[in-house]
Amino acid sequence: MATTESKSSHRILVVDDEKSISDLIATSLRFVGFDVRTAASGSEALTVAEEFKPQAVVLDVMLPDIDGFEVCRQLRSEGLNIGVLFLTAKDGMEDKVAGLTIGGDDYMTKPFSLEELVARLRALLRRIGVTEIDTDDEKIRFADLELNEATHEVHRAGILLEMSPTEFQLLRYLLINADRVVSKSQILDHVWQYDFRGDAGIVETYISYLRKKIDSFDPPLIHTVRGVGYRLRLPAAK
Amino acid sequence: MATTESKSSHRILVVDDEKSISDLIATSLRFVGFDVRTAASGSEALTVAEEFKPQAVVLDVMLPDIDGFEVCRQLRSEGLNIGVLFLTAKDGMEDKVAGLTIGGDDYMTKPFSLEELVARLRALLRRIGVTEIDTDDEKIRFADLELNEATHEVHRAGILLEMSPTEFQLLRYLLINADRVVSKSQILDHVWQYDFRGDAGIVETYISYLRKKIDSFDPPLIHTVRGVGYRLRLPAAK
DNA sequence: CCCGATTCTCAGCGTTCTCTCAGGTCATGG
DNA sequence: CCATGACCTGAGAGAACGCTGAGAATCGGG
Repeated sequence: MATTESKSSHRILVVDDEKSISDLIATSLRFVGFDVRTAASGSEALTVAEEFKPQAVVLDVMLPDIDGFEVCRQLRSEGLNIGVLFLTAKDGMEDKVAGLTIGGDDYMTKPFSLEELVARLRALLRRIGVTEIDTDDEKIRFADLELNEATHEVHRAGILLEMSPTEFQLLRYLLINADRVVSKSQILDHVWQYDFRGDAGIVETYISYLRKKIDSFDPPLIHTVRGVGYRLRLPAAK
Repeated sequence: MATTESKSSHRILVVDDEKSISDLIATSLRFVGFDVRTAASGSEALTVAEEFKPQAVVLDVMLPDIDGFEVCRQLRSEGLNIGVLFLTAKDGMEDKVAGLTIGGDDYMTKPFSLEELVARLRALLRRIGVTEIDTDDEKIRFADLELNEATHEVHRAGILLEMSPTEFQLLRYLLINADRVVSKSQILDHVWQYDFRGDAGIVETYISYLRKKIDSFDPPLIHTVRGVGYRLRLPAAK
């Protein structure tokens, strides 16, 4: 059953010739409330788009028939106001894609983290003027901590803190789940790229980095729940 | 008899090629009120899923024919909104489930405690939006005792108590069975990993730990039923 | 091609937790 | 009231867990 009749969710078309990838993305997007269709080739994408009328397309550049850029061009020539999020392998094509991502478009290199994809897609929809209802602001706050999605800045107690991309994503994930315990594997699943095969120990390392940056203040917000995971919390919560 | 025609219980499909494991899990899940079917291979799982339409699948990664990931992919490609709880051997750090456990999915390494499995399965169903009737929040309460699954916190009389992972699970088990007597072997089966081969005396030790932490208050809630087991109860209830 | 930033691995170390054991206490039946 | 078995609990060894610094590998800009 492919229900998920849009209550007010956006229609996203995912185009990738590797079924495992498009399924992966589709599932993630459905989970966060989008109405999703998939296509495995450029021509199929155009056909599906015709009747599905997506507001945005997640589009692999490398496709068996028509390449991603061409698909994008044809979609645009129909006058549709569609946002495009390109996917590309990390093979040097990046520069080319960067030049072509005009307007509100964006691109990511494979592999990416699913969390990041969702975040970028939301930003993209916002930019092209499709307002999402549940996306209140672009800031996430907890105590005197503030994370700004749009500018990628983090403040604690009003002080601007420098964060690496991974640190930023980790902090975002903790903030989204503020007060709830998240396990190291959950973190790995959401913050790291989908093909990361390394040790969960890396999470500990990054928690350590984060603490050095944001928790040198008082009170500390990042708490370890031994044997379970981590948790953002105010001590006053008692 | 495999009755248990759903009054409102969820349909869970358990897939594991080791019959002793799938039976063990199935029995536990039935006991807590789920409607369960089992399958011993990937292809059987797909067949059964077709007509059983489970809301969630407990899925061993290692299967004789089609592997767990592929089974998951195929289930998903049918557009079903299914939650998947992967089971994986501890050594299988290579075939990390990370990345595939998107959306509301989760995974556990074998061996695990049945109690933990039930807890995770419930959380999973909640996340994918299947509402369970009796699951009000993520809190379990008894008298002035409160255990919060999400934050992993325990309060007694409003005071936050520190608990080790095992203590937490033991308390959860007692709370779930509040007012009922549970035997030491029941406790061992549910709180400890299913391959634990130690002395039942460990339960006494942990009950002792728990008493020191939560029963230094008045009135005591943990009562010994000599020769039988333990029971959580209010004194007034007599 | 070099350099700084970033990501990731690894090992040492301190801490906490698990589990065993043994000696003591308590309830119950005889 | 005593004997017996069940239960309680403190102590401690060893393992598991988590934190962190050091450094290798990689990325990306100039």
